[in-house]
Amino acid sequence: MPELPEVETIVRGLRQAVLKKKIKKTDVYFPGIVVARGRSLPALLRNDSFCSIGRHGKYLMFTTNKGTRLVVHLRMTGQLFLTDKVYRPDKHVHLLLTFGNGQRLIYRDIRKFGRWTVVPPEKEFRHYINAGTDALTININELKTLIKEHPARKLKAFLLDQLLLAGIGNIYADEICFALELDPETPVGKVNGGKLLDTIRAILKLAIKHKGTSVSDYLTSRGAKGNFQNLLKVYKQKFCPECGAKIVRKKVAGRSSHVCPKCQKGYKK
DNA sequence: CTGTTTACCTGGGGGC
DNA sequence: TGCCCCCAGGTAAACA
Repeated sequence: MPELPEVETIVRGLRQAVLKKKIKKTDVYFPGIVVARGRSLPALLRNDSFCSIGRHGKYLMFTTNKGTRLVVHLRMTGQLFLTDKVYRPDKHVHLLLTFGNGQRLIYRDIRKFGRWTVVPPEKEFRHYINAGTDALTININELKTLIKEHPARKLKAFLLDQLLLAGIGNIYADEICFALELDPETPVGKVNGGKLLDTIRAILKLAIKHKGTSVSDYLTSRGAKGNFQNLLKVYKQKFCPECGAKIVRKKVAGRSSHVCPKCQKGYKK
């Protein structure tokens, strides 16, 4: 499940490899993932090149030299990786860009939830992205304001709400709650804002350093697995690495959540 | 405001 | 081997 650290890892890899490279061909195998308001994505990209690749929350943002702009979201099972070898697309490959240097960018998505959306040039990217402030760039005043506006929200629901704070998904929400030593159902109004910000930053940065978490489908832009799954403390873990207690699974904010009943204050079934 | 449910999809795993 | 059912969890929309 690509969350902020996974998308950031992909963006960094793609920037190095495909910026300024001529796009020779775009093959769309499953048109359902492309939203282009009647325009043809292959025609828009043909002989153009990307001049910038960015990220906001879990969204990728591509801009070409001629001004075409794309917002890409990988949702649950989207993979975005490069290859310069002969590549035989399987049934889950929905889009393939071929660059002038022979490199290919492959979009593969088992569940077809992801989207490539062509957005108009009039407004800033943010206008077309349904998300609040990026979790890596939010400052303490902004975070404290959000907490003040939603004090009754459960900590985990707060972290997962993309309209408040963009980029955190189920894996990192559980890891952040564990690092804070708080049950995910703790009202966020009772959480220290400074501590919360430090913890969010520390976990996301550490995960980026380890190129993200591969628990199911996520791959880096080079098609490799990330490494942060080896450093997870509660998500899909059996025993607490701090105290050895059995990790409990419960539903919070509609998601399966992993909690150490001993280390996380306020734990309730 | 808060919360829950459903839909979108496919594959993997458990039970039998 | 195979069938049925549930589960995985990002987002939008419908609803209480």
